[in-house]
Amino acid sequence: MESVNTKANDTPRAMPKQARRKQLIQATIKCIAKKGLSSTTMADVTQQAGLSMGIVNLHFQSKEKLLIETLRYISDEYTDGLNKIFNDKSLSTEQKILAHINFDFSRAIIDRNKLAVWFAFWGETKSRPTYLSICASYINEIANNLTHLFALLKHQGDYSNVNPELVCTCYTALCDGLWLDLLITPKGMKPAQAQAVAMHYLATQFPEHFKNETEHRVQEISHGNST
Amino acid sequence: MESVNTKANDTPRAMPKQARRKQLIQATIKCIAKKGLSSTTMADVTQQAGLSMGIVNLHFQSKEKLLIETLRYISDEYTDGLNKIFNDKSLSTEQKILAHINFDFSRAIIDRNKLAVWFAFWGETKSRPTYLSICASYINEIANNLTHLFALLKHQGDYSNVNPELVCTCYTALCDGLWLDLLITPKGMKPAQAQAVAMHYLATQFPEHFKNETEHRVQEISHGNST
DNA sequence: CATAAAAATGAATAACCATTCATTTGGTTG
DNA sequence: CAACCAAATGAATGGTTATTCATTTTTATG
Repeated sequence: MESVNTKANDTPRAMPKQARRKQLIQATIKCIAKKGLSSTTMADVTQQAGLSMGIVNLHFQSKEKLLIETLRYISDEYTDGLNKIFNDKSLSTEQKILAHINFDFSRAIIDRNKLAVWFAFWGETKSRPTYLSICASYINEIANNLTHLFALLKHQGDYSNVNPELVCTCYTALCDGLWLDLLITPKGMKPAQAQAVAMHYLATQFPEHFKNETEHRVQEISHGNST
Repeated sequence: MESVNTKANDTPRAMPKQARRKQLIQATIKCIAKKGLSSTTMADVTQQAGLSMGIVNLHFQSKEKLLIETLRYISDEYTDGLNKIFNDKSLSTEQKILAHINFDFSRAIIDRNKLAVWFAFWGETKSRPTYLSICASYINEIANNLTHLFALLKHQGDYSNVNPELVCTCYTALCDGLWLDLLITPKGMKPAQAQAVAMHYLATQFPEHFKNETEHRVQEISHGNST
């Protein structure tokens, strides 16, 4: 989305190899979202990219490798974004957690095309060890960082009963489940609502830090909904 | 699993139509778990069922319809199980919620074969309106029932701040996210742990009812883990 | 037991699809 | 600008797969 476009006319012949690969991966994401992983063909991908049939094998050797690189691409995009937050020394622990919520439900991440791709690959992990190991490694990395943040926050308030690992597991699962809501009930659940729900949970664990933030968000939603 | 077997020798020729369909659907579930939705073929399914190639078209007209019926099958199995709990007049509100947790993470439901099938279909909802509408309807049905239970529980304790709809959304998303953990990190997360995490959230909302239950479960896990 | 109806079979078919590679195109270099 | 090289093309290939249907097998009926 940033530097490389999907259309053919934006592509000088001598585009760096890395950029052409990115272009093909982005076309793959669009195709998986549009047609589903199971009926995305090489012809679909190359046509979406505005290129010719042979191009994928030239750059990725095979369809299977293109798919693996596509999963790696969205995983990296996600973990890189989060690592920027985790490593930002100008942010307090509290601010990092807030930034996590904002990021996890930001346009770039929960774009429904990408959500469809996440779930498509998750659905295949049982039969594809490569997919599974890519997923397992980013999950572990993020869990470690989040657990650490929750452990830090625990000592900044009256939180002696908080179990950082448990909170991390719960919060992470909650965020994943909210992604599912965003994918499956797109009209019923909006990103801001999903954020409010995640915040609501954090407030149960760290009320001194997040209680006000939560009430504010939940109220906004109730007004919009009037249920 | 109950009345119909997958093997061929258990199948008298005049098996009722409904039973043969069930047999084929169960074979489909196994194949999707084993090979992934995208590379499950008609030959795989019929071979898994111990039957001949033409059988699926005879009973389902097409592969696509077999897949739709497979999704409907696991959806129905899930909602039927929950409705039995929701409609059981011998259970209190609290007991129904406990039964929900037990059911949601019971062997029959979070069998990894079936989890793989759920995620495979979720990954295709964006491109298949039929899948989406099947999912949307069972989601709504369950959400209504759960919200009702939480609303009832709200008046059985000092819970004036509890928002039943919010709790339902949060709890449902949490359970879905825990399913993902069970699918993707099968060695790291066990059903009992997932239940404990879900319980932990409920205890934040309804401490009078679930606090003890939670501490009990979380402790058990910590001992098993020693982290 | 004979006959009819129903269910199941699986070889044959036609459509589809990933991959290959001989050829073309475009950029670079001296 | 000529000669070269890397990148891209897309028609051809061969393997795969869903679907069909003529035939066989089994069950039901009188």
